[in-house]
Order: sequence, then structure tokens, then C-alpha cells
Amino acid sequence: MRAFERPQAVTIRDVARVAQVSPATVSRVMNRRNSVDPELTRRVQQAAASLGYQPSAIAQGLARGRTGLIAIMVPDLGNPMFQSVLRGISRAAVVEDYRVLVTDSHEMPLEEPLLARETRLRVDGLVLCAPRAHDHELSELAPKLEPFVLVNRRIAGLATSTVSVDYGAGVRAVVAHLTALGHKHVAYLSGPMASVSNQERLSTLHEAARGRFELDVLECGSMHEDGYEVADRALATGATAIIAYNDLVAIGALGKFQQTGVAVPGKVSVVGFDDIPFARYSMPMLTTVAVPQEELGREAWQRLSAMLRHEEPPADVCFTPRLEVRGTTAPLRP
Amino acid sequence: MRAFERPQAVTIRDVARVAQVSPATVSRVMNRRNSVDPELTRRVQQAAASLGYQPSAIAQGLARGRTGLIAIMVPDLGNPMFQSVLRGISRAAVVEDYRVLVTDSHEMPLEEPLLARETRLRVDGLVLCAPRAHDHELSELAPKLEPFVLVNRRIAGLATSTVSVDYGAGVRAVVAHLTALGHKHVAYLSGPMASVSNQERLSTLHEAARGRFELDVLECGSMHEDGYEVADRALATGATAIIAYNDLVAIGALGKFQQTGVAVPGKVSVVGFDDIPFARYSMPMLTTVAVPQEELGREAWQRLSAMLRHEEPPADVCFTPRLEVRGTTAPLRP
DNA sequence: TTGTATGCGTTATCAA
DNA sequence: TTGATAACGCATACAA
Repeated sequence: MRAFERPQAVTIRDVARVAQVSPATVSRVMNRRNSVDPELTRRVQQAAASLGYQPSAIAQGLARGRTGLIAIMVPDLGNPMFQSVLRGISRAAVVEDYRVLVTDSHEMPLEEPLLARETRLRVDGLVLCAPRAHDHELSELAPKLEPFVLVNRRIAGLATSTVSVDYGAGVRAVVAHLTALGHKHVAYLSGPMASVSNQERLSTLHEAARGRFELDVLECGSMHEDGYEVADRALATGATAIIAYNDLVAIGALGKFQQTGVAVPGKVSVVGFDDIPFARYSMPMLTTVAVPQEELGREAWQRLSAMLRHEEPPADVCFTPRLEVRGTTAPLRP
Repeated sequence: MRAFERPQAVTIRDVARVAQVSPATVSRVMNRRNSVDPELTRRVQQAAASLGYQPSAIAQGLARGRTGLIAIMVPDLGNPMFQSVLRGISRAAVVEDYRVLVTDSHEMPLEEPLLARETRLRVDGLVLCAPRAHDHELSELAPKLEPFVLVNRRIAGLATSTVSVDYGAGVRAVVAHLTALGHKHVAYLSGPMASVSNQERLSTLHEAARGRFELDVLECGSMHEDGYEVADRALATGATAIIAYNDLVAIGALGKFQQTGVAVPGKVSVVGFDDIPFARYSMPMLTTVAVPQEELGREAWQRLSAMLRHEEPPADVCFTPRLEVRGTTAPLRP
């Protein structure tokens, strides 16, 4: 039989024939085994060059039992936060000659397990970035996904490498900041319910707000438009400060306030999360909880890379975010 | 021998043994060949389920001569424009069961050919998004990259599918707009010199400006910071309107003007390219040349998909961008 | 309809 | 050091 796609133009056998050696020797030369006679080495290299030979990655994959590929699954490729993580991973992995496959789960918690498992089949390892699936589903699936690294998510009883952010600390910093500014009524624009980091922000917020200020929570989302649409209602609660699920939402709200002539931070303060590049370019510049996004990606790769080498990965890391006080927060003015 | 990674837990042979059939029959069942006895089909499915069998994608790839993977190469994963194209491709491809591998060429024209070729080895087809490499290098390389689709780039004498944007028309629309507003002196913040679309914008601009207004060109870049840094010098030329290479640069310049108290559009008008999501959320809202970014990705996939099926791809498409007049442009006020 | 045998392109074992 | 040869896991002619 033959593959129905055109078979690879030139194979290791062609090179072997031209160089008058065995395929095994060609393989050795291509893989820089230094146990080949210089003369043969030269012949092989010349033959390979003249034929334009390139080893088949698929065949190598099958023979070696590895693909040289890893995958990252993100909830939404449209979110700058995840783009940055992807960028960090991609740039770190390429140095070690790994390529990155990217899967967008479209914020669909129920489809994630299937998607993850299917993706895993085509690569050597996985990075699950802020997975939305349920704990127990991920736990069950874990053995079939290994090796994998979790970003922005921890799962009780699961001993896999994790790279995360202490959003609780971030929330407390925000609360302290707003309290110091005199705010007594705060609205939280809540992100996707499936987002564990949203849950963390929310619960810490409830806790930290107690006795300090009134807290209203509004269902929102994770994109500009979500913030834009919910902004008015947030203001209508009487809140004088708004904490957004992320920078996108915050900037969306800012847009609406600008349009309707609501002064920021004069009438209402706004805080975001992530510190995406655009946060410095909103007007006023967005006060936000800065998360080292690309570094999250790099750290994730460090761990996955170690696992791929069958080494012990570095210890879990949890970044403490830094509150970037910029222009969208100000003292309460009655 | 054995693969040095743990061999796949369960193979087609294990299923065959449990189901008491031949591996060939298992293969037929897994691939929905409808020539298998219902009883055997049942036995195979049950065996596969109980063993948790998943066919090895690598082995399938080798046997079928295809990987089920495509790749997209972009100059910079940090650019929202390319992110959107990636998103469009990824979402279109997954529907047809293709996964997407992403390669970031770091805006390095010289490394692109190697990167492209190496990437091509691991996938069935390629999308080159705004490649920065030289025409002749791409032409030479073309046979080894096929099938591939070009986005935002056309190469003389190269008969490969192309999805592009008529930036010339976009530039003329901008020029007409600014001229109508009375501007007599315009500065262009030039993008990466290796960017062909930058060259197109530049040459059309020179042409269109002739006899209408004075044109200053400033070397800039493609990111926020580039626009931020060059903004002052652009103003110092005496220009009353600034055309930026893209929205990122425009927004960067806007940020600087905001900081230094330069009124936009009162003192200077600003125009961008692309219409990234953030363009609606700058203040004022950015006047920009809107490019259908995700659609570029979808159209690219349409063509690549056809080529992968050995069908004739749809004709080349060239989008005419639409000028979105928003808040950063205004009549010249002396 | 089912099973046997072969090939996909490489790597790796083992004997020479 | 080199070359047969056997995997790797699957899909598919071909024979039964």
C-alpha cells in the first residue's frame, strides 16, 4: 500500500542509497552520533544536502515515542491574559526545540475534558491554563493527561505541578487601597462562574469587605462588552468604586462611563486585574492588580520541560500580585 | 526495541485480543467502516471502552500520511491583529478536526525561512501570516512549504492562495478624510521595515499625499511603546494629523499625548489601522481603518482546507477595509 | 465480512 | 564502526 497523500519525496533510504551506506548510518549521522567514520559522514551529508532530505517528524515521533510538541489549552484565545501566557510558553519552549499547539475551549467547561484528552493524544505534554472544568472531572482525567501543568488553578489532592497567582492577596490589597480612599460601597463585576480565579476573588472580597464597606456583586463576563454593558447597573447600586473581574471588563466599563459622562475617578473609582499592556493606555490609566503573565507561561514551561525529561519539576510557584495604583482610583468625594 | 517513553498503555492489539478479533477489525470499527458485523462491532466497542483505548495519533499519522495538524506562523504573538487571525483559523480548523500549531517568528525576517520549513515538517499545511521574509527566499522555499496560504502578503510569480487586504484603499480613505478636515501636514509612524503591508501603506501614502499635504515619515515600530516614544517627535514636525502603522502604535501615541496634555483631536488628529477591539475603548475612540481580522483567518483556513482535500481552493480574496471615523480625528483648527 | 501481511519512515538492538 | 533487522501503532490491499 501507500499513503494516500503523496509519500514523502525523499526518505532516509534514498539518502542511504545515494551515499552507499545503510539507512542506520544515515540515521546516525542525522542524529549526530559521533561513531561514524568521517568519510561516511561526509558522503551522507552530501547526499542528504543534494537530495534536500529532511527527516519525517511523524516517523521520528513514532519511533522515538515523542512528538516534540506540547499543547496549551486556554478558555479564550481572545483574552490578552491568555495570549501572554501562550506567548511566554511558546517562546520558552521553542528554545528547547518544542513546538506549541494551541487549543481554545471557548469558555465551555463541559467540553474541556474531551478537548484536553483529545489534544493530549497529539503531543507530549499539556499546559492547562485556567481550566474551567470541574475539579472531579479534572481529577479523574488527570492520569490520562500526564504530564501536564496547571496554570491559575489548583486542585485538591492532585499532585501535579502548578503555577498560580495569589488573587486573594491581590483582592486584599485592592480592598485596603479602596478603604484607605474612604470608599464605603463597592461593586464587583463578576467574571465567568466557571473561572476558579473569579471564585477566589469573589470569596476573598466577601470576607475582606465585611465591616468595611457594602458589597454588590453583578454578573458580568470576561470581555470588554460585558463590562460596557453592566457599567450602568453597577453605578446604579450606589457604589463609588468598582472592582472588575479583569482589565478587559474594567476598560469596557471605563468606555461606558466616558460615553455617559461619568467622571472616573471623580465620581467612581475603577480597578482591574491582570495589568494587560492596554491597562497603561486607558484614560485615565487603569489601577490594576498586576500579574506576571508571560512569566506564568515561562514557569509553566520550566515544569513541563522537567517532566518531559523525567526529572523532578521545580516546586510549585505562586506569584503574589502587585497592586498598580494609577489613575482610575481616587479618594471618595461626597 | 521499545520507545524510551513509556509505550502507549493500550494499543489496537490489546483491544483486538480482548474482543477476540483481529487488529484490522478493530481499526475498521474505530474508523466507522460500515462493513463490520454488528456483533463484532459491539464487542470491539465494549473492549475499547473498558480498556480506555485511544488510537495513537502519531501512528495514525504515519500510516495515513497526515497529521491532522496545521501551523500558523506570525511575526509576533503579542500583536492583537495576529492573535485575531490565529483565533479565526483555530476556530475554523477545529470544526474540521484539525489542530493548530503556532509559531512566533519574533519579527526576525532572516529566521523565518528556516522556522517555516522546520514547522512544515510537523504539520500538513501552513498559514504564513504577514511573513517578513524576502520575496525571493519565500519563492525558493515555496515548493517545500506546500500546501500553504499567505495572509497579508502577495508574492509576484507565486501561484499560491492568498488572503489579503487592500491597504492602499485604506490609506486613500484616510487621506481623503484628513484632507476633507483641512489638514495640510501629516506624519506617518512607520512600522517594521520588513512588513510588506507597511511598505504598501507608505508608498500609497506618498502618492496620495502629493499636492495635498506635507508628509513626514518617522521610523517607529509595531507596539504601544513605539508609538508612545515617537509621539513627541511626530508632533514636533508640525504635523496636525498622525497616521500610525497600526492601532497599537496609535494608542501608544494617544497615551503620550494624554500625559503631556496634548489635546486629541483638538491639537492633533490620530488614525490607526486594524480596528483591534481596544480601538473602541481608547479615549477618544480611535479613528481607524477596520480590517476583518478573524475573517482573514477563516478565509485562510477555507483555502488551506481545500488544498488539504486536494480540491481547488477558492479564489484569492482581498478585503477592502472600511474607515471607521470615530473620535480621534477632527477638522483642523488654527 | 474477516484475517493476514505489508508498509508508513524512523530509531535502536544486536551481531558482525 | 557498520549493517541487517525488529520494533513503533496503525491502516489497508489482498486473500480467504
